[in-house]
Amino acid sequence: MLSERRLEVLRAIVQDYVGTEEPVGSKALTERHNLKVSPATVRNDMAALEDEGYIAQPHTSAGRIPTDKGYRLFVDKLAGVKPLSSPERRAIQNFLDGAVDLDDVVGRTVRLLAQLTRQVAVVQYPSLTRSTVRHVELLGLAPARLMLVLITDTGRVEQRLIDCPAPIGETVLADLRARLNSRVVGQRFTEVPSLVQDLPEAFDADDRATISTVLATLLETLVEETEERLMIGGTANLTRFGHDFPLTIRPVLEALEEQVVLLKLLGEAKDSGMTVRIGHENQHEGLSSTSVVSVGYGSGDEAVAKLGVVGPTRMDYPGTMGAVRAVARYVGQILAES
Amino acid sequence: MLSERRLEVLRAIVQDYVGTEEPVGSKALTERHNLKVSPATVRNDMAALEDEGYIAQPHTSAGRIPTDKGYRLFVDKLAGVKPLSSPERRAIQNFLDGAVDLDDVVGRTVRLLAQLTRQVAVVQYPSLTRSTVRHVELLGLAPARLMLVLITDTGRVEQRLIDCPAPIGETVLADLRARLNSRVVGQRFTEVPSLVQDLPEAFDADDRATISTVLATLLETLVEETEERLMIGGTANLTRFGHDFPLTIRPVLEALEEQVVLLKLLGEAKDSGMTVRIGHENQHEGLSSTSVVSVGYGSGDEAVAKLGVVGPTRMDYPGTMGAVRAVARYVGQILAES
DNA sequence: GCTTGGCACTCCGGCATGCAGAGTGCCAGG
DNA sequence: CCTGGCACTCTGCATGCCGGAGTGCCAAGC
Repeated sequence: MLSERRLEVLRAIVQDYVGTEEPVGSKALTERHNLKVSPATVRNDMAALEDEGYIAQPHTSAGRIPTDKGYRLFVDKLAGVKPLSSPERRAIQNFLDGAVDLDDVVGRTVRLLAQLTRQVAVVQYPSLTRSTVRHVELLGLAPARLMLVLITDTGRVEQRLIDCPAPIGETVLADLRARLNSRVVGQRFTEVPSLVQDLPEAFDADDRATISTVLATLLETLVEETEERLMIGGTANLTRFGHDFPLTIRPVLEALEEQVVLLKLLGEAKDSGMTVRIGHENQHEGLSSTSVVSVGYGSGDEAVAKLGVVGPTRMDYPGTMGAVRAVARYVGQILAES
Repeated sequence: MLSERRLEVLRAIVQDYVGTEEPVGSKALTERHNLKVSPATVRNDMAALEDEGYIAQPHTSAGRIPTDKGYRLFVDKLAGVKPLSSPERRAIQNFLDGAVDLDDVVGRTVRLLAQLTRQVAVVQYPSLTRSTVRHVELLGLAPARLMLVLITDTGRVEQRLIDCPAPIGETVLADLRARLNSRVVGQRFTEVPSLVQDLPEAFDADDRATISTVLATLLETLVEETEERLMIGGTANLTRFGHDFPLTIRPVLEALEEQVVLLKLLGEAKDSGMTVRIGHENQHEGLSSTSVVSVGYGSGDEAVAKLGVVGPTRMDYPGTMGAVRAVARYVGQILAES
């Protein structure tokens, strides 16, 4: 186990390195933090920390920089979450309050988070797996052409065109609409299939094929839209990444464009509480020099989606975590209101 | 006026520079293109071209690179549009054919365009200004709470929550729904306001306030959604931009995040035919070293939106223009089918 | 046994020098 | 008007040098 002072030294190294972006040496450390020991002592501690794998030197006779393991220890044991200032809190609230619909909420959130953390922000749309159906609408566009509209309790609307095997009458359609709604409104997506299974039986044989088609499309939409979408922003902040640009930034941009990658990333995070994945802890190769701070958010106590930021492993963890947590809370509130 | 050969020299310079990214000298020119004159002659021509402002040298005794004006001349007079190969065409068609809804079409288009051109792609959602209403739906969620759903002929769906000043009965609602649809379905957005203006008069005084609220929300949605949205992709291609990274890429990323900027950019382009804006021709400062190639696309003969790519002024114009044009055509086809 | 000051060593970064290569401009001759 | 030749300029690269910062280790001190 590391002694108290050595932990203190590690904390100091992380803080300084995050601030200056340069390897930090023993002398500078003793000057900037009032450790009450001499540089030589600190050097011994640093050697020990290096043996344990918490820090490393880029080259012999350079200062030390934290390793992923070092950051991990820092985040777990040494750093708290820095709360936002109250002006910041007010700004968040004001900014989010202006949103008019779900797209707008997500858009504003992503911009806000990017600004606050000065990093790349990722916000997942509220997931539909735990959502319930608010309304199903069927519109006859042409004799054998329908549009299915699905409205969820999170305010999301999805539509699908349906080509029917046979024309369907307006009254049958109204009937179907009514029955459908009486069965599924307020129900969770996962419940829907079993609830509508026997619906065709209530109708004339002529219409059953069409009705089956409609139901199939509905189920398909439910499944398909369970795949989550997300929005990202603040990519310009990547330019503040480091000195060795193209090599670092390229894979990150590529990863960010692959929504699948990001969804997996967020998916791996814990459902509740904040998750910090540091450097190589992220499976994806392109993100091995980035950290991801993410947290679930939701309208109630249950998290319906996640949001977070992607930044260099050398980031201000307490500040970032504070911002992420605060934003998630306010978004949750906004969603609960609407 | 420039002589035939000087134009030829300019073309050669542009082509070589685009290929090599390095200033091109007189000797290399005569070798790689079979100009039938000596380097010395080319030097004279180059001096003339430089006087006219078509090319410039980064430093004394370096080769020449084209200026914005040089690219302009190249695009206008010297370069054609390079058609895609037929495998490429088939790939486009196949890829776009798999799309399931509008979001998917736009998403696929943007990825496709980014891949084909290896640059940043921008695709505007079909504009609603020229769109017509396919259906308006009103759903009672609670006694004094409605949801308005607007479906357009381009397949877009927009929804708004409405808090009514007074509860409204289900029959009144149905009546309103029917009247509303009979008036506005098939009409252009711009026509709607005058068509619904006198609707409240047909109802009881009790309900008029609510109905006015509904209509106001509808009009608001029409106006608001006329503001176009867009999708971008391929930002990772920015890393192939040039050597002087952070300075160049940063403002571009920032510009790309500001949808307003991009919309303005596309808006400035001609409604029909391809538009190429080179370097400083783009008003936006951050884009002064980029070119934008854009073209309108639409389901019929009328363009309903634009798409294009953003890349370095040093780009393969014929190839890029070919890809942009081809993609626009296929997207138009896809939209026409659905 | 931990801490400390001292000392030799290493390595990076910046700076000046030198040199080859590529390119230009200009001139005089065909 | 084209061409070959020539002197000149500038970049890019390799080399060498030096100062600074930092380390590791050792022996002395608390």
